[in-house]
Amino acid sequence: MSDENLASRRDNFAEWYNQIVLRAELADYAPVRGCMVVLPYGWALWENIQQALDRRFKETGHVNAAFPLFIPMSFLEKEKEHVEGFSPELAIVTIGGGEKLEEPLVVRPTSETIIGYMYSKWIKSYRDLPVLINQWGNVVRWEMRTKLFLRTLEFYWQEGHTAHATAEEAREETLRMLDVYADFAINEAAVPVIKGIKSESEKFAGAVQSTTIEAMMGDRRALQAGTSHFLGQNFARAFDIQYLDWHNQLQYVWTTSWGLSTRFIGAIIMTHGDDQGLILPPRLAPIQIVITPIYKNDSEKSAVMAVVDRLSTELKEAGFRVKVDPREEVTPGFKFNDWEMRGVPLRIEIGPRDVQNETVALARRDIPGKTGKSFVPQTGLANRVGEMLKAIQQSMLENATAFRDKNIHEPRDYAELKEIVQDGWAFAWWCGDPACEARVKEETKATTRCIPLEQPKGSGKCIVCSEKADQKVYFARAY
RNA sequence: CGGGGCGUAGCGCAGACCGGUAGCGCACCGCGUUUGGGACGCGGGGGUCGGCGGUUCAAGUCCGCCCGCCCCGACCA
Repeated sequence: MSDENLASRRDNFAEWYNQIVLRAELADYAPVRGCMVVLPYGWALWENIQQALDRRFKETGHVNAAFPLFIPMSFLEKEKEHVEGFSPELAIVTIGGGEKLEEPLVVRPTSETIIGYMYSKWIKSYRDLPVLINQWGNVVRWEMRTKLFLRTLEFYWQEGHTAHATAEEAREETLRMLDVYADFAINEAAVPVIKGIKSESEKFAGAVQSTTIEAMMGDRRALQAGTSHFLGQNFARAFDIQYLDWHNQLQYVWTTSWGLSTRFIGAIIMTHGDDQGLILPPRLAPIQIVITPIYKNDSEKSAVMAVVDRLSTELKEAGFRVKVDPREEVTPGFKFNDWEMRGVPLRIEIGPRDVQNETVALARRDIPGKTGKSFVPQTGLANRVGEMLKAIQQSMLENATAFRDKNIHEPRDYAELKEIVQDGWAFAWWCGDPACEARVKEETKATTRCIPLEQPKGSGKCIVCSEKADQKVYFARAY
């Protein structure tokens, strides 16, 4: 079964994606090029993502704060690689209140600099460390080519910024937060990500080492779904963040930063959606269960609605996010399609037959058509739907993982790598030479996605130059 | 910034080649019949045709300039 009006996922993935975002009412185009409005349904999804992450941040000892949107231009210039990386995409304010500003203000593209400045004021002693602050906010990057959620001029995200006394501690923090992201992606969003290290050419501007969670989208392209950076002392030196250690020696701190954005909504759409529309993982879905009453006259209506009200109350009290769709101006069939487009994981249909039999119809979004439909007793419904939502969540992760693994191949030679990355990921030995990486990019548009943390034993020959290689890496075309 | 496409009602489009005072589908409003997989009938409301200028008795249509958006490439979470 598929939506006759929706572009096909297989034939035109890009168009399919755009239509889902608009029709499921996640977002809409704004009047400014490259900007979007996040609609209530999309924002509700983001709020659930925020909660799932924020809980994990708090559990790992972090606190939230808010730093300014405007950053003095000179701050950006203090870290060489950072300014080189970001200057092409800065939005800069030169006039305020009708007056030309003494110093232009940058609309933050990320906040390492202004936070570094503040940390230098706050951190004086080893007793002040570590500083573990996160902020939820928005940033602006003037991208050439934009796409709803994946790359917009303004986007919403969280950015964590931490300062530590030792390199080891900062490196641990970097990996701790990468684990938090991976745990969130896998267990909340059912997006099976791969944790790894970015190559030199792909790392964050100003980082010593960038780590990433990489996900495979439904068109087999890769998406960087979250990053965690070890910044070494680069920003500490640029902003003079120094403390006195326990030997009364002045030391620079070691910092990290890590971020995950509304882009992740794009990852969810492109991982799970089908030709019928969006499919949301139960743990993040703004509406987990939609109840569709079915009746054809007033007497049926009152009988049906009595059951609908009773069961929806029962389910809400059991902690589920439930919506009843009482619209009378559209038919049940229309509603089925409508909620399937919006990706609601579970639908409950209640009609005269169910009133009679004391049953309800359950329809799983992840299993389309009649196969996913079952009639179950009204008694014990909360337990049953709870189990079913868990099963849906698990099945979504299994399907996405199977799809990913099916589309990762190990090329025997360079020619095979070239073929594989046209429509999948290649997992291959790489000597680490940027020239080999650049050649692959030049000839195939595929980049190194990450050097996975989990490495096979032993060593091999670089897939490009045949020199000795001691690490395997994923090559793929990316968003 | 290069290549392509498009701008006409809220959305999707026709009308343009061949100039004559704007139409279709969906959505919306009203009434009635419908309702277990995208209902139907009848009646209705809604448009400075992206903007500016030019040609003409007359411009959605022809000419010029500008603006915007989407898609494809180089850059990126």
